[in-house]
Amino acid sequence: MMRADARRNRERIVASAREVFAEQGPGASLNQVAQRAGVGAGTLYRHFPTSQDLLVEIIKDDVDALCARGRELADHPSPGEALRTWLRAVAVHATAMRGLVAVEMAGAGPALAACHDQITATGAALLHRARPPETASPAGQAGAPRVDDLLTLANAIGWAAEQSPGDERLIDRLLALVTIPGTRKAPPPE
Amino acid sequence: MMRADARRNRERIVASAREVFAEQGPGASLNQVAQRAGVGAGTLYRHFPTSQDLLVEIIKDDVDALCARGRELADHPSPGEALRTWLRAVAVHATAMRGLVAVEMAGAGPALAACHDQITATGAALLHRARPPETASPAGQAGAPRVDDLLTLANAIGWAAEQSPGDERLIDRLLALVTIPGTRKAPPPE
DNA sequence: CTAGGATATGGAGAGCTTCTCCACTTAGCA
DNA sequence: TGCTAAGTGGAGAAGCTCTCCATATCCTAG
Repeated sequence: MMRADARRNRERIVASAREVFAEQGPGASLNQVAQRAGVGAGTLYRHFPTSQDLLVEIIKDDVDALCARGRELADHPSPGEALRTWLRAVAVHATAMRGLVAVEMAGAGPALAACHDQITATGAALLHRARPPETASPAGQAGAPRVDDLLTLANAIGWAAEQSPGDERLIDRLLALVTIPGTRKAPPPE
Repeated sequence: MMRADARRNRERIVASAREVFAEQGPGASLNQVAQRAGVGAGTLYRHFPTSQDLLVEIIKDDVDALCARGRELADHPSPGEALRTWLRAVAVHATAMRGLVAVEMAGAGPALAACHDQITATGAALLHRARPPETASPAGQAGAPRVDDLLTLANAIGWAAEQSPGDERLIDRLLALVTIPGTRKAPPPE
């Protein structure tokens, strides 16, 4: 069991980290996070030995939200559109999290494995509905894409959007270039 | 005119930078670059005030190579395939350059503008051949994509590949998901 | 061939950063 | 109310980026 004050500090750190990253982007210093949280550097590192651990904590809620959104979309009348909408949400999330996606994607740490699995499962469900695996492929039709590839692409697009802030429609334009074999093509943005 | 010794040092720095970045990735310290080049930190910063300037120097050759490849492909019997092949080359280049693409893409510095223009022009030529702008769009057919978007997507894919070293075919799989309106779909990788 | 001025150098140092360590404080049980 | 295990904070080591300028080096004009 964690001591009450320790838990309090942990939460303060996460809150500060969220703020600082949002303000200053991924390059923000952990020093500052600690300072804003009103704790010493040692305390920060005690709670989050790797900066990745801190990132995971921050991302977790978003991942949950993303998966919830995925569940909602499971009832959408057009499965193809549902999948596409969800991928867009993934890309947007990636953009909002700024540089953090890099870590998220690499899946480097075991801490992230859970997040990764959760998202993959959600994506798999949507893809399955949009394009049942048993669909007989018409000649020349590409096979079903891997869920991971779709997610990777969505993240990559989010990353790109992050690099060009100010171009609001970039995500939509890039996503429009993506075709998910077996589903209808995306409508041109607007 | 630059003094002979200055030129020599400049070249040593670029050579070292190439090595160090290749070995240690984009996070490598400029200190190390200077040290390996056998020059002081001051000399490094004198030649390359911004670390971006150094990056540009490193990337320049690759950009030239990429454009040369583009010119070769201009004669390719299948314009669509030519464009696709070239985009792949762009993505591979992005991967090889590791984190450097981020900078390259953002186009943040004026120094990079030249590179950016050069690549864009090459891409535009290939796209133009693959999909003449005056083509009457069949109903529901999306309009021609922006060259920038294609390049951005190629870079994003390169970035993704960079995050998952070891997955050799990732670039091909992701690229296969990209459809360039007006050209034939990519063949499934292998 | 040399002297002088313009040019280029390197490394000390300022001010960051990340991360470690441990003497000290404090929560919470008995 | 103690006592003790758990938790803390900030000094400090090591490394980074970037600046500054006394010093060394080039190269040209005489």
